[in-house]
Amino acid sequence: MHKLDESLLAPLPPFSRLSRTQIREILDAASSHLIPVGTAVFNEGDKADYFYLLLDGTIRVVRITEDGEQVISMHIPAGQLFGIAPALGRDTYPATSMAASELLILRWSTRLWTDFVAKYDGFATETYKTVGQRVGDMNDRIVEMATQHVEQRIACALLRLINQSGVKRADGSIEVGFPVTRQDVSQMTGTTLHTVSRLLSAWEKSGIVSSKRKKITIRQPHQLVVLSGADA
DNA sequence: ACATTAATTATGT
DNA sequence: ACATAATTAATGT
Repeated sequence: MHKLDESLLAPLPPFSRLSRTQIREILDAASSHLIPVGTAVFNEGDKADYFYLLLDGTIRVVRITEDGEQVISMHIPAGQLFGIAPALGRDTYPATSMAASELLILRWSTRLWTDFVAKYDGFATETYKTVGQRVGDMNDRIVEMATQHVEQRIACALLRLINQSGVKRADGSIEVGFPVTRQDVSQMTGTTLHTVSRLLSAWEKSGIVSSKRKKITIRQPHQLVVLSGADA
């Protein structure tokens, strides 16, 4: 196995209250894995034998509808736990987790979950905080889907992407930190890739965004906020 | 106001 | 050269 440094976990919320030796214990109980882009870490309905921490990369949480349509329900940025079915009282995963980029993950057996909650101060409260955050975001998205028009939904989706995993460039613009196709954006917003393509082209002409294949860069975040319907 | 269909072009290994 | 991604116009609900 590899030599992972304690400093990897120390700053992350679920572990921030723990001592060096406690973090060492946790690391020794973990196995680390490199997941190629496009690969599923686990699939919806699988027995939840493990829970995970994402050290690097971005997770795409995906569900499949009856007719085989993919729906992207959320993205998870580096530094967060995922696959935490035990925290939800489930023994199977509620959705599929795909690698939106190459991933570096840590993995523990779910048997250890109750130990973690019991032994490590702040672990439970911090993880339930992120779980709460996620359900809140998903509720916002449901409202958004029902009330907003596609242009605003796509604007919101792009804003969420750069808020989570935006990389600031030299000229002040912000680039999405992992590969995103128009298909992907359409699957986050419940539209088609054609509509996304047309809108991105239009926004490119007005200088709001700029995009290459699988790369989207926001040049004027404020204009996107305006388009997202952030008034009331 | 948006999806669907289809044809065409661009881009990355 | 091949597969995947993106654009664009036309037509449909």
